[in-house]
Amino acid sequence: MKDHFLLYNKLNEYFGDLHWWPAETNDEILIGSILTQNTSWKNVEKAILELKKDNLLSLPGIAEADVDAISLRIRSAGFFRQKASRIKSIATRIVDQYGRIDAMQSLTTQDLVGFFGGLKGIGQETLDSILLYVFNRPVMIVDTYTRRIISRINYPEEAVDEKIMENALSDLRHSISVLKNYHACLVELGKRFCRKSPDCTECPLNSVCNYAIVLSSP
DNA sequence: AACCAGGAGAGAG
DNA sequence: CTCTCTCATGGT
Repeated sequence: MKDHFLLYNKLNEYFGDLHWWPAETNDEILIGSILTQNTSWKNVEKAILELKKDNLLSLPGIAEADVDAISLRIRSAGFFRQKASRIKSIATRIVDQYGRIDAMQSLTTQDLVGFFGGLKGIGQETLDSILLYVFNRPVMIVDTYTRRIISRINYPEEAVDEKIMENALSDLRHSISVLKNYHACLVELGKRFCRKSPDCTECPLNSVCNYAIVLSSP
């Protein structure tokens, strides 16, 4: 099966490399992964700029900061009280146990899952984002767009999270860079073409998407 | 003024 | 254990 490989090629041909998750440090990616939950990225960017002003874009900085100081800076990202306390407790544990996040790069993926998976504020998708974008582990991130798109393509039997992950990993040969951009492309495609009143004629997947086929037939 | 955003967690079955 | 229901806010 090479379904995801073919799908990725179509997307990559259309979008190119989206250079997702632009960040200067891994601390920033980790913090961003919490901020972006249920929030558009442009509002996350504002929050990140605010954090930068107070030197709060580092885990040690966050760990020492007051929760209110953090929440004050991340208001634009919504759910700021909840996110501020979660970011702080996560940062505190990392700093206390490892000093800095890059000291965790030598851990096995399984150990990383054990550590981050147990923290409040880190569910399946955020965990996978951290594994892929911070620790460069081969992971297929399955989000709402991914489910929606895959289920509309010609292999609906695959539209179960675990199968999508498995098949994508094998089709894409566990390539980190491809997995990163594949997820980015799926989100972009989802935002542009799989919402209300979609214009499927412009969609790069219109030839393989059942939804587009149904819409275009009289 | 609904509706969405690059979900998580608790509760039900 | 999986499926469902609820929650938490700013921006458009």
